[in-house]
Amino acid sequence: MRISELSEHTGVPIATIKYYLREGLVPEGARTSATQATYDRTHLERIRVIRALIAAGVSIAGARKVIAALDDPPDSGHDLLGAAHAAVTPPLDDGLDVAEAERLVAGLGWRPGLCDREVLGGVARSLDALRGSGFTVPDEVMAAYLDALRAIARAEIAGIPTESPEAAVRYVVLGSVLVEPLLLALRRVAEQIASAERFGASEAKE
Amino acid sequence: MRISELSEHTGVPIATIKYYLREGLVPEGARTSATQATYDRTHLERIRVIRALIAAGVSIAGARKVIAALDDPPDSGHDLLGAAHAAVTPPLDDGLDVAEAERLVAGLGWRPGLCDREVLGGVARSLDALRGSGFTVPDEVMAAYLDALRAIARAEIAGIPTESPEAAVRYVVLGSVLVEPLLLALRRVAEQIASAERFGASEAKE
DNA sequence: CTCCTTCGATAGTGGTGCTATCTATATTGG
DNA sequence: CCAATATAGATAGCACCACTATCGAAGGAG
Repeated sequence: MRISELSEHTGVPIATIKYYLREGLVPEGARTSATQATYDRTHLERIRVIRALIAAGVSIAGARKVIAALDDPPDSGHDLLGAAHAAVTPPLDDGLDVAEAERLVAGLGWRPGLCDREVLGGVARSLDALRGSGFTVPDEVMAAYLDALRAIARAEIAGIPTESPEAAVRYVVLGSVLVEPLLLALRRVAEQIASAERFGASEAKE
Repeated sequence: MRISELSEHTGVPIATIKYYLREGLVPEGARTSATQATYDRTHLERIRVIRALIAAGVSIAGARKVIAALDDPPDSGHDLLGAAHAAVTPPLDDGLDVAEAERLVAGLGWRPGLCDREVLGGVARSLDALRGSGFTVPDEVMAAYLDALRAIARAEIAGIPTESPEAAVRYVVLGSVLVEPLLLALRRVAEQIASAERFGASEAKE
C-alpha cells in the first residue's frame, strides 16, 4: 500500500500522515527504494487509532505515549493500566495536597500504594478546582459518584478479554482513554433524562 | 477593589484579567472616572469560576456561554441544564447517525425528545470514534456504564439545592461542567484499585 | 508637583496541529 | 525511452488559542 492509498482509506491527508511519521506516531513503511516505501494494515490501523485518540482530546505527545504502551506493554496487567493512565495524566505538581483525595477515595477501597500518585493527584486537582470556584458536591452525590465509578471499574476490569494478550492490552490501553468522552456524553444524556423525570417535561421537545 | 487587588486575590495577572474583560467573561467594574473602575466580590467570584472552567478544559468561548447561562438562566430547570450542556458540546455535524445512540440510551430511559439532539449527538460521535479505532465495548460493560450513569444523574438531579433559585442555577450549570474531570479522575483511581484487586497487586508500590 | 496606577488599544508570544512547497529520486503509462 | 506522476525528506508557513507586553493618555495619592 502506498501513502496515497493510506490517505484514501483513512481520509487523512498525505501531509498529515507525513507529519505523524515525523512525530513517530506511525512507524516507517518498508522501504523499496530511496524515495519509496510501502505500508500495510498495521499502518492503517495505527492511523485510525491516532485519529480516535485525537478525537478523544489526547494531544500528539499523549498519543505517542499511549501508542508506546500499546507497542511495548509492561508485563503485568496492572502496570499496563498505569502506563495508559500516565500517558494522559499531566504530571503531578508539588503544591497539591493529596490527603483529601486519599480520604475521599477510601470509599473506593483505596489503600496506600494501590494506585499511582499521578492518578490520585488528578482527583486532588479536580477537587481543588471545584473548591476554587466555590462549588461543593453534596455528600450524597459524591457517594453516588464513588459507587457508580467503582461499579464501572469493576465491570471494565472483569471485561478484559482473555483470548489473547494482545487483545487484553488493546482493551486496557484504549478502553481507559477512548471511553472517556463516551462516559461524559452518556452522563449528559442521563442528566437530561433524569431532569425531565423530575421536572415532568413530558411533552416532546424539538 | 482595584484591578490590582483583584489580581492579587485571584493570582491571575492583570493583563489576563483585562483580557477576560475584553472577551466579556468578566463584567466591567463601576467606573469612577475615565481611567478608573472599582470591582467587587462578584468580579472576584467570576474570575474564580472562569479559572475553574478553564482548568476543566473549557475554552474561552465555552466559558462565555456557561457564564451567560449563569447570568441569564432559562426559566425551567430542564432548559437550564440544556443551556449548560450546549455551552460545552460542539455543534452536531450532519453526517452523524444518531439512530445507534438512540438505541443505546434507551437503556437510560430515553424517549424521543427527552434530551437535546446535540447531547445525543455527543454519544453518537463517541461511538463513532470508538468504532473507527476498532475498539468495541463489551455488552456487559456498556450495561454497567448505563446503570452507573443513570445512578449518577439521578443523584445529581435529586441533589439540586432548594434553598434558593440562584443556588440551584449555580449547582446545575457548574456541576454539569466542572465535575467532569473529577469523574474521569475517580474512574482512573477506581480502575487501578479494581485492577489491583483482580491481579492481586497486594504489595505497596511507590 | 511628582510618582504611581489604571484604562484602552494594539501588537507580540509560545504552543499545537497541521498544511504547503521544494528538490531529488523513483515509478508508470504510452 | 520519455514524459507525467508519485514519493521521501526537509523546511517553512499557517491558523487558532490563551495569554502577555507595551504604550500613551488620564487620573488619583502624598
